[in-house]
Amino acid sequence: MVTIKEIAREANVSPTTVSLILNNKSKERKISAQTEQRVLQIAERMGYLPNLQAVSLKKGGGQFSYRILVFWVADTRAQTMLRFFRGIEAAIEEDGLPFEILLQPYKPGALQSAMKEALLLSCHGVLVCNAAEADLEYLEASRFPRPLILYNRYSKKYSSVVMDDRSIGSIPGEIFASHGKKHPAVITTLPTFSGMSIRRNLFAYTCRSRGMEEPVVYCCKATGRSGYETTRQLLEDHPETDCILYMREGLALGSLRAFSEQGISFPGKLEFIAIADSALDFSEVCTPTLSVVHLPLEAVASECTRLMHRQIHAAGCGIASKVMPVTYISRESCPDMR
Amino acid sequence: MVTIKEIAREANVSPTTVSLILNNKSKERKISAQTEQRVLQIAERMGYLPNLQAVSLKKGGGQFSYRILVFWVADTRAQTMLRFFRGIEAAIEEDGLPFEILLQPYKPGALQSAMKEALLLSCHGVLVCNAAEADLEYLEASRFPRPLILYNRYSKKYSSVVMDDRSIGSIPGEIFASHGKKHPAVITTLPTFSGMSIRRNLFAYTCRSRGMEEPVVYCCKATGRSGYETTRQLLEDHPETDCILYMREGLALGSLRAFSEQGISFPGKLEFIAIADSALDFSEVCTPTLSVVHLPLEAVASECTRLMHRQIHAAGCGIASKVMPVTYISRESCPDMR
DNA sequence: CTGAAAGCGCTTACAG
DNA sequence: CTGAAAGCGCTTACAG
Repeated sequence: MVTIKEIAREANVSPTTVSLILNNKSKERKISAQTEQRVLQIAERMGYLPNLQAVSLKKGGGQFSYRILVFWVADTRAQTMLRFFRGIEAAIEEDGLPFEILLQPYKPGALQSAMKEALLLSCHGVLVCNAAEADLEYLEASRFPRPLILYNRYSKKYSSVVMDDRSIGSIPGEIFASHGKKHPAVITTLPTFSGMSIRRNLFAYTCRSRGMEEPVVYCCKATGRSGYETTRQLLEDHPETDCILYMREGLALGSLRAFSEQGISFPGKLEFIAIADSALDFSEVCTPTLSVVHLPLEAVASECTRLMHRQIHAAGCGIASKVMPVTYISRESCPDMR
Repeated sequence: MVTIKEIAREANVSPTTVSLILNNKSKERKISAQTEQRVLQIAERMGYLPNLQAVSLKKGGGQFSYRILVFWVADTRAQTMLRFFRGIEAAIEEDGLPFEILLQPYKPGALQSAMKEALLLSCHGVLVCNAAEADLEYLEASRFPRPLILYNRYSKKYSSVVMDDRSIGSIPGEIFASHGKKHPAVITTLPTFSGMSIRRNLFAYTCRSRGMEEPVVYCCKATGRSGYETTRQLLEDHPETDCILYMREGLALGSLRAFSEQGISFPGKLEFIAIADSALDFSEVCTPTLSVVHLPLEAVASECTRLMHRQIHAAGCGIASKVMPVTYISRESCPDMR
């Protein structure tokens, strides 16, 4: 990093002069236009960037708040993150927490390259979201200079808030079973973390133990179009299918075209349930409206925020994990039977 | 702000000792357990927070990259922001820019309270998104220590990248007119910035000048459900309506239930077009698929990022504004006529 | 028109 | 077991 001192040496002026010029104070301090030009050019040529830490330290103004850095993935899960942010903001507002939230996107599996020491040191606490298995391994093997909380991931080393993945999988299984269904199917994306596998396994386990067939599993991309195409394929390959679990809400919304094309209406022989992981509200107005396992994303985020507040104050307070319960909402795609 | 020095004085030890203890180095430096406890308690009681600038400055490690702070609003427009982030990341990747992107949410109209001096000084450049009118007034009246670029807002004072709002409004008008439509309607949310009004005005202007009636305007909330309910109301109040412009994609998606309830099918007498402002991809698979004015959100973001790169290097390079063109995509809700 | 010097709050090599 | 001192890179009051 080139500093103001080096520029000063190069330009044969004092650091004071360089600082003045770089801060647009040339005229009020009557620096000669000639000097100004020379310094500006040298600074540009040398690729000068102000050292933000030094600037802030000097200018001070003091800090007022806890700066929390949130690492998240900016892929299709961003939908999910929207509700997460709402939860954070709700907690900040309700508890009047002096928090400043900064988001740092990263690529799945590349958390390590995003968690630079200098970046971590520039915040009071770190919240890690959407960690892939590789990211978790990295975290377990590392030590960080700031408190770190995991969002929706299990860990022996860090505090975390998770959702009840087992219930997310078993609830739809129980419902389909109680409706006398026999031929279940699952439409999912590739699992991005172990919780998704847990959900799927518990759905399969519940189906089996309730006397249904082993679920047929179709894997697709995280787009509405793929949900549509995959559903078509499923209906063609397995016309006996009488209940479907969509592991992501977007897939279920995409599937609707497939049902209407096939003349399948609801209520009817076929039922389906989606895991409501998005910030969309179409589930309530699409045709049919979607029965969903509602994920408590906002509540999880609020809990993370409060946990963070405690950890920042008492570094050694040990790790704490919390499991948030999920709820089921019945709508047209899988109506309640009474 | 309480400093390490104050804690030291209070505890009757040196700042060195306090620093050591606070950084978990008590054992390796053999600080007595007693001293450690005392200092820890005092620190907690006094509410000590490390000064991040000072820590980073000392620990150094140097900076490697430009830190860009993006101010955005975390309301329903977050959908739109997702595509914006993709554009930023694309530009960073393509040009190999050494950028670090941090997001700072703010409330509409409250940009001022989010743009704290200390926060601004902790980045190299600022990108402001979703500014409301009040926010723009604040910006025009202020001076900032870092280069600032406006996303999709007009300004005499700052560089900006905008979309062609006039075309966004006129294109649907021209298309409906060329299809011989006479009774236009608009379904919109409350305008959050002047560009939305421009779009609506140009739609109305185009309708009028092409011999259609003045558009009926319905205002609703930014939810799918509200899009549905408002569309129902529109169809009931104005059964003569033969073309609709949805100012937001989510409203059009919500409306679909209203059409199917009324037995309205596509192609047919009624046509509609939506302004594609979201990161959703259901428009391609819903029934009917949506004809849209496609907003170049990613391209705008990429352009902002490149502009930022230039401004950081040459502070005095003057303001530059760029207008990005939009495209129209015809689908089932308003099929092409040939 | 320009510069020497102090100091922001912290960490750490060094000395005892 | 603990402390005095240097220094990270910058800004700014003060002096000339």
